[in-house]
Amino acid sequence: MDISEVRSRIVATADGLYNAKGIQSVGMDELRTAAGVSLKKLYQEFPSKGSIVMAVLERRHQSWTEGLDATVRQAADPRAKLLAIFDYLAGWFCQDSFRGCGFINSFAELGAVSPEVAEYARKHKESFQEYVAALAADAGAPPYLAPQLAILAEGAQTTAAIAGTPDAASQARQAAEVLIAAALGQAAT
Amino acid sequence: MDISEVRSRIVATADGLYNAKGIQSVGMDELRTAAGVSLKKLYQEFPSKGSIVMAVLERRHQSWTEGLDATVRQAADPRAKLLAIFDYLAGWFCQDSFRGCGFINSFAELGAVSPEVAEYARKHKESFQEYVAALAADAGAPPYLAPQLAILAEGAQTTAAIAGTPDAASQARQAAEVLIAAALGQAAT
DNA sequence: CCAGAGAGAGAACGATCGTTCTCTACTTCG
DNA sequence: CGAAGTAGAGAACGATCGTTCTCTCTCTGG
Repeated sequence: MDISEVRSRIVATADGLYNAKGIQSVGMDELRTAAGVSLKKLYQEFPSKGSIVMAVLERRHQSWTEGLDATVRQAADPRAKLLAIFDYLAGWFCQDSFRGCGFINSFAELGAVSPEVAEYARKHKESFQEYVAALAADAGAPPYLAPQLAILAEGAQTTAAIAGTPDAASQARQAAEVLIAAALGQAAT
Repeated sequence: MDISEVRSRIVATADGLYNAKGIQSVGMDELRTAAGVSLKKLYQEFPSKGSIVMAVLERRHQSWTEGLDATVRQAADPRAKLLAIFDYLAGWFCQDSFRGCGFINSFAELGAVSPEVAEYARKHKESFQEYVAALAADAGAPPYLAPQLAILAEGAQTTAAIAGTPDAASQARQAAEVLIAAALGQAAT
């Protein structure tokens, strides 16, 4: 068995459990059982629970970035790429496992007590802002559009999570269409 | 000392502590000390920590509803009332104690493990949606506008909390202006 | 003045959690 | 075959948390 195979299985299992029940509600023993790993090997791979949490955040960041970009790349023109963000959200919201943005949840749970988690959440959201900004720039939009679309995406995530319905994705998408049209129209003027 | 005076002091103290450090990070002993109440009296007023959490959520809902409505009422016309939502957010984001929406945070922390908290968060957000819908209806806007503005408000809250800056309030306000203008323009057509 | 009820302070208790230690069994190499 | 190192399973440990209990002091009513 590969040395990093057990490591990634631990992180994947922790990701699922933390997402489903919250980080603080999942003990090391539950994680150990679910991952099928001995407690000794668990602490051999990770020095503490906090390091597992950080590894889970890294995994989530990578998963989000890759999944989003895969959907965006399928869109033809720059305007469609901006809207594809909300198509990606729509697909995510419909999954049974969806329980809101993992970074917002981690920040809410541990941000006040763990500077590492707060900082990672901040950087994740910052990277999303930059990603949207690059797409908006490709579309020839003025710089104020990207933060507006990012706020729509964030709001859709929390609304869908708490309401328990995926409606927010299409609502945010329609709002994005209006904002994009207005920004591009004004830029053309 | 009034019987409900100690009760409201406990809830107010718990609100501040839970907001600053997260619910699970604040023990009953810390709350007892901060509120200046004996442990016996604490459990005399509330049967459990969970009931204190629910009382804090009620307090937050009332505070949010009253504060928002006070700002909205000062606005002259229906369109200004819709935009006043984001002025209220701007004032909130600038407070040192701001750490994101307390309902989103509670939901992230306990929603998966406490159906009561999840349900209360859902109802709070639902009531906000209805509040915005009433304002939008007064402005003569089509029904799709209110969810769009609500999503903007939610997104501004999480963005401001995680980024640590109040910029999202004005960005969301400008987006709201565009969405309102588009919705009212289309309704007039 | 005294008996008794009530309140405050904190010790105590059971449960849980993160982390470490111990014991056993298996594998592997000479 | 035998010895040694390793891995697994779970007991153990210290800390913390929610909750309850106990002890002491005070205040009140007669």
